[in-house]
Amino acid sequence: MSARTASARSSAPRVAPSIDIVILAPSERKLVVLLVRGPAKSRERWQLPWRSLTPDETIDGEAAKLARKTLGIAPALVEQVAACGDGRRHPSGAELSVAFLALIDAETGAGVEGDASWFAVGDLPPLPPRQRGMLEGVLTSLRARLDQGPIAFHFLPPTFTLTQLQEIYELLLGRRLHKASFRRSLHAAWLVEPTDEWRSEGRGRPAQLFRYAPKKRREGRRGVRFGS
Amino acid sequence: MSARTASARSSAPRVAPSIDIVILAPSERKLVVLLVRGPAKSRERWQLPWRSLTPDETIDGEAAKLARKTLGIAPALVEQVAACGDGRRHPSGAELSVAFLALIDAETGAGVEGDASWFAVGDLPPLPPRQRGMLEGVLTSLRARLDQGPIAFHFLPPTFTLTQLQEIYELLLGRRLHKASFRRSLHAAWLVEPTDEWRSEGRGRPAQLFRYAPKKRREGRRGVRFGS
DNA sequence: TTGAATTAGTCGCAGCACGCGACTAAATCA
DNA sequence: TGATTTAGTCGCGTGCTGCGACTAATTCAA
Repeated sequence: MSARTASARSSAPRVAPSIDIVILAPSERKLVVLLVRGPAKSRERWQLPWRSLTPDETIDGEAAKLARKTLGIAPALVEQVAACGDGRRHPSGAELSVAFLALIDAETGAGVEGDASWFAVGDLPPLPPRQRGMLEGVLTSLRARLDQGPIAFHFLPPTFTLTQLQEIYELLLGRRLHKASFRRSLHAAWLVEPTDEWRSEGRGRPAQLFRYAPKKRREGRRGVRFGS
Repeated sequence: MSARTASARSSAPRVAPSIDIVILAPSERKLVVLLVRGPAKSRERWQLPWRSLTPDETIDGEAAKLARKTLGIAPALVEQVAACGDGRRHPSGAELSVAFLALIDAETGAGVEGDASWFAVGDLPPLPPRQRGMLEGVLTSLRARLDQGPIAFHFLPPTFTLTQLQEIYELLLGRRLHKASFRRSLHAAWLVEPTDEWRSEGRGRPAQLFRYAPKKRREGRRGVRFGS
């Protein structure tokens, strides 16, 4: 179908597959992704963090290393999502790239320094074409699996208010949720338990803090679901 | 973490990533997967069909070719599911493998010849460790996405009875469904339309034939869902 | 000190989705 | 012609969901 466009070579020596990582955090009611500056010669100014796969490392190991190097700290979750080898251009020149997802909470994200910056996913600079596709694939997969596992908690610190948790779900689902319905679903899923701490933030009644504590009830435990 | 076990080499020349394909079909109320005979020297007698990625081909292109070569015909659906580079052994020696899913209907599956045989997914021969993991990943992903897209229809010929369709869902979900509830959900999803043909199969009242015809109703169209 | 504003958290109704048993319909077989 | 088998529908009870309206606890300003 579509031949490689950049640096087209026909039977050139193979380039090692790349590991690309989509690091997401919540920030001011937006979902933001961490991008790094590309080298001066590269066509796009910003790129997803990536590195080439070295022979004697597992891809999960590589991804974890890359995440820690970029962020300075290890994220709560690093997860392999998809492979992409569709001929679109990648900065490494690799035929094949593997996309990873990493999630961190807002405070941790605020501490990132150096060559990296956060961008709202709705307002991104131009990216290398394959990375653009990988980013979109990762976001789609994230939304689809929201109700399967406790993904949302990785965006939050160990204790949090239910309003914070609801805002994460709204961020990822892209729509507002009704407070009472959200809490009812959450209760049915047995995913959180209250602490005896309360947080007073500005005006209004203080909110109780909760922690992630999945109760392993009988077999078919429910996720947090909402009618389509 | 875990070093490669088979043919351990430290900084040896890179081996091209492999493309592995999980070809599934329904057969006699079981889900079956197509395996091919490995070469005589290989440790396991049976393997998932695979080939090494060649530099100037997209991975989707490679997978489609591999599927057609193995089956003799092009399957209705070939889809990239996951990448796997966790250090477990793979027949190719590759550090990295990409798993694909292909679905075909029962009749088409019955026509497969040559080195390949069908095995029920619940009763598999030993497979190379990484392939074993990839197969399980693909099945998990398939079940998780059953209610997201019209996956089930790829297991059926162009026209089918609703009982056939229900059997596919039961196969994939691993449980019986109530006939009336299934049809109600199906109706709500606007995925099929009746033809004016009827099929008489042995005893009993003939069944009307349907075809897959998704009506694009307003935005949030529902999938075929069942309570957890 | 008191009342408006703000945020947290709960209650309960109306409607709909789901599980399920019971029914009708149309064919084959003895 | 009636038993059996498979297809397809109906309607009831239960429980999940959306949602408005309520109470609760705090800050702020007059």
